[in-house]
Amino acid sequence: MLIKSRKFSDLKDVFPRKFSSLTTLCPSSSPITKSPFPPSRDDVAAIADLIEKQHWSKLKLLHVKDINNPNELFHQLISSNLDPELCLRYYTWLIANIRNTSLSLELTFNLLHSLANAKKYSKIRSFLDGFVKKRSDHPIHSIFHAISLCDNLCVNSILADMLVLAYANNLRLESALEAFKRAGYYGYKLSALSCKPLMVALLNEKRFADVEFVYKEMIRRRIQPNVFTFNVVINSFCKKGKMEKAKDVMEDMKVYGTSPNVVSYNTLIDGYCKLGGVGKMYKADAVLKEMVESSKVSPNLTTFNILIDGFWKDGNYSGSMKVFREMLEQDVKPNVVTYNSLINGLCSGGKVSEATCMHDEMVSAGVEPNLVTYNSLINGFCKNGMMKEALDMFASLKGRGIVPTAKTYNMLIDAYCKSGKVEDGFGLKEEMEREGIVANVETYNCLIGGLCRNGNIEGAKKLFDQLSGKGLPDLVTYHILMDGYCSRGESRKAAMILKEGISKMGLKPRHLTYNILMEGYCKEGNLKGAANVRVQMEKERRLRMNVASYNVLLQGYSQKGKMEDANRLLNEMLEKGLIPNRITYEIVKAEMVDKGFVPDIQGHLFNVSTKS
DNA sequence: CTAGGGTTAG
Repeated sequence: MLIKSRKFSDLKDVFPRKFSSLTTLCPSSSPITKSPFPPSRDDVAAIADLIEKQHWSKLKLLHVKDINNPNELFHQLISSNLDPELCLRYYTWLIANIRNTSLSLELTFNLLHSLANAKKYSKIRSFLDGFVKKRSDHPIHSIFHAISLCDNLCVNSILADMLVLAYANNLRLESALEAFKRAGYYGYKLSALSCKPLMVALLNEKRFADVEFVYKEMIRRRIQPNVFTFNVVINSFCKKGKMEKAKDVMEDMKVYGTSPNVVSYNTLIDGYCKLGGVGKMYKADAVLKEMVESSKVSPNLTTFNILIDGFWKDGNYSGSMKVFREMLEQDVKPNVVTYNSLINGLCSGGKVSEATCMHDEMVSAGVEPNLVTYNSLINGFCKNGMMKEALDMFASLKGRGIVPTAKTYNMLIDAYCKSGKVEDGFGLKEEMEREGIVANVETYNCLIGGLCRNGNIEGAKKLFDQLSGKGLPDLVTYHILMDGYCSRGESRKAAMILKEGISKMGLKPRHLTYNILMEGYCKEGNLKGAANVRVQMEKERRLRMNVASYNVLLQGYSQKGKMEDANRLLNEMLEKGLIPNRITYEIVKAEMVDKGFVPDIQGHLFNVSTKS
């Protein structure tokens, strides 16, 4: 089918010269002469023949010597009922082999229209994929204009749909969204096939509002969503913590003739598990009940894994075990994720030996431990002062051919440093580098912290200076080093280092940064110094005093017996509406209440939470 | 389309 293109309406003006005879196409039989255009029907056929037989060298010669406007020739080829696949092959060859060839958007989409008419959809898909990868300089509106030059709405919709898909697959989200919008303006109907990858890509970038926009547009434009698209939208709302909206989508599904499946329910249950606050597991449980009883959807391995992880993270390990037993009863086989969650729960609860048992249990159940398993166990051992066990686990990980990561090493290095064995920490760092694993800023932070704790601030500073050369130190590095100086009574030095970091590294200090300094000055009894830090923090960085900052100053003033100042600070903090925490109360109680400076006002003033 | 882990400062 021929596609009308305005640009080529008057070909006579474009091709002033006459094309030569067929013989020019065959360099072996006669020498090539500069040939005029346009090509005759026979010439086009001859070129088509060359393309079909893949006589690329002859074509190349022709292009170099005779053809000075590939756009025009290409237009002729497309218009000559030549098989669109051959045109595509020629197009691809042309772009790759003839220097400075750029075929116009109009021609490009002319070709795609022919391909679409021939229903060569997979060819279009891969073409567009390459198109958005390489030729990224075309504005979307031009592309849509090129699409619109054909008046077959159905074909245009297919092209627009595949374009959106190509952008989404290549994570060019702005372009994908713009194409999605323009398709709407042009009245092209997209499909769930391209909307789903678009929403998935948006969700991966946490662009929840955009996911919602696409979803609403789909409904408005009457693009029929399927279970998968609905599930992505549900997931998006869940990840944003908007559980009510997620449930609304579950209802939408029913309106559109689909029902929630096990993935929909799992997503919703996981949403509740990851929600903060009390009673979330109760809600997760309620969804489970609804799923099983009302919707007759059976929980699967993922359902159980979500719940097991949810319960221990809610501080309810026995809840996890209950779910675990339940899944065994229902003959759902636990996998490595199941065991890793259980092991993690045990490790974080300090029950390291039980975690080891669970590891043995998983092995005897025929489930292979993976890096996650080992890292959890190693971390558990490290945090509980069981260095030997941690190293044993590390050895068996390597023995099984699992490649540790920098984080695996960092846990061990940190454990060494925290137990005063900084040298061993450095030894491990060398080992990791020998194995080709790059020591990262966290590695150095552990080591610098270890040196500071060992009183080797000079060594720490030296290592820090090496990092500065590489632009590696981050805010945490500064905190560690500053803390090191402060605890030696050298808060001024710490302040100097911070100042340098701000000006040379573009460091962005936070409350903690200044709190470290204020605490340092307070401990030196230099309340003026501490007050200056506060001024600096509020003026230069526009950070307002938070509860932690007040706690530092309260401690400093009250310990120096400056009770009036301490009292003033306390009132100031309360007037600002800041809610004192447990640490505040402990300071006030020990320094002010017990010494008779203020009455014990815990009852009505302090909202003392059990967490710090 | 849904599930798991790990490092530094606090």
